[in-house]
Amino acid sequence: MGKDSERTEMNDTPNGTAALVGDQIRVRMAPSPTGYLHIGGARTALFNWLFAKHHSGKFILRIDDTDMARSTDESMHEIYDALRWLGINWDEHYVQSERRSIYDGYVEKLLESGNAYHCYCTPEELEEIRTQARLDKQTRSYDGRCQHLSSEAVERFVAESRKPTVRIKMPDTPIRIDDIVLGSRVIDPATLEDEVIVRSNGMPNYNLTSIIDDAEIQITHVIRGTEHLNNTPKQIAIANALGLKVPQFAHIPLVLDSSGRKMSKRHHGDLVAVNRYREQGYLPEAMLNFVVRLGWSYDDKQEIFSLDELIEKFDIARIGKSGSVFDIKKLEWLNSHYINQLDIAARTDAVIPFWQKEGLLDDATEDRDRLESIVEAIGERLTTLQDIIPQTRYFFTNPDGYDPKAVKKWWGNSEEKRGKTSEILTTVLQILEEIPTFNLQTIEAAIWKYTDENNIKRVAAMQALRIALTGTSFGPSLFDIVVLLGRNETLKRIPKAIAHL
RNA sequence: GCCGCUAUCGUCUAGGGGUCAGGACAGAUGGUUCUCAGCCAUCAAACCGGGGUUCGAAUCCCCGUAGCGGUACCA
Repeated sequence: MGKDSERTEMNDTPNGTAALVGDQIRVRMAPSPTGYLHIGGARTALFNWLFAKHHSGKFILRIDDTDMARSTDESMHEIYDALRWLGINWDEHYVQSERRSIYDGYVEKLLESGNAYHCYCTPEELEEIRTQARLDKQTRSYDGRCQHLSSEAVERFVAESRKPTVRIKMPDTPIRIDDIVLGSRVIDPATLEDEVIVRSNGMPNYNLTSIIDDAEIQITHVIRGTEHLNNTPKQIAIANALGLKVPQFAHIPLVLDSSGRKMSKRHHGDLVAVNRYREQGYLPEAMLNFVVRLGWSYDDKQEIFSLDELIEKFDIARIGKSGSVFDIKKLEWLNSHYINQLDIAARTDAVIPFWQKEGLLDDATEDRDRLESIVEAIGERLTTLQDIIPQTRYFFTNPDGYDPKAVKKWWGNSEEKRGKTSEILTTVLQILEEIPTFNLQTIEAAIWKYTDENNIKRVAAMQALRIALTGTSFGPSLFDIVVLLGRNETLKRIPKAIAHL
């Protein structure tokens, strides 16, 4: 995707000049750049992308940045970055703030045809109208009062230098929505109010720009979260008033937290940020596989899907209607699966940045073979790449302490037991000092000869030694550790542990 | 308040007029190993409630209930 996205970032994709497309499927993802890409956004992007890929259509990225106050460039680039990391590439790219004149033209049309009108109500007045409507148990709050303003009233407002908004006049006939996921329904126009489509500062609003662009860019299917369900009739009304073609809609259920609420930046912070998972050492394959199964399934057996399989098997009709809870345990399972899928070389590559970030590895000076051996020794013990740190720290630095729980259990908490442990470690030290060839086989043979002949439980000796060497009670085969540490380092660490006893 | 959406194990889901309601994650137990992880085996765990329709309802219909979403000059 490299080249394409370079162009994209430089913004030289011609805006508003989409080529003619016939009946090719065209979908879009339209994030507003007000923060990082979040889990739900990633899933929306993926569903759109898969739908496009499955049908050999186009996936379009559109930045909905009409809220100038909240949109930032930084956020826009974070979204590009996260999408790229996931491997979701786009065929076309648009930025709404650069398309202002297009929207202005349509607003002009709406005003001329009488389908929209100026509203001079102040935010305070609107607030009042709202509370009153609520008190009266009304379905709508704004009553369309500015539609019939006398010219004197308008003059007065202008004299007060009130800047009007533009409102769309809602139709009085029912609006039908045929939703691919939710089915068909008819919306009673009495529930629709005349929405603001242009702010008093002249900037058009989401409901206007979104549906205009969908038509302009020739989007065939709008796949988005159900939080937009209530916007759909409004957008259809705008499109109808403008004579624009309406895309097909598919509203996908929300991603929920463990208590069943919508996952949002506001309430969950960076727990929903795709980047956070990247930084913690989740693989894009795992994220994709995880997120696609939230609300979608292929059959009753398959959980693991490669991207190619997903493209082949994705079927929008199989998206469920109810929200799905984000379960980190499932993500972790998938992530460890994909990590284990990596061969040792690739896994080592993946893990090196984490060692470096932790300061355990300076640069590439470290012996590559040793790094790979370490990774190999760790085996299937990584849930995230980040786990490489607690799992391997002792290979790079002296243990800076001994895990108290482990010490209590395996070194013992009585004078007598500690003495015994000390004895064992001293003997092991001696064995390792004197062993002629220092390798896995010789060490294993020598230590087991010692434990078995002296009636010492293997586990007791091994765990005592493990703690001495690593500070912890878990990890790979101890003989692997000893060999990887090397004779010198091993012989240095054992006396330290004995002294600590 | 109003408008709307949804409802199968704790979670993701399969199924969808007659099934022992299936799988996966998580959980529990046992086995294996120097520990942990893993692996193997086993276990536990669900059709929101009430009415219809029907020989038969988790499945179709209605009514509740609950949860969620929206209710901005945000998207």
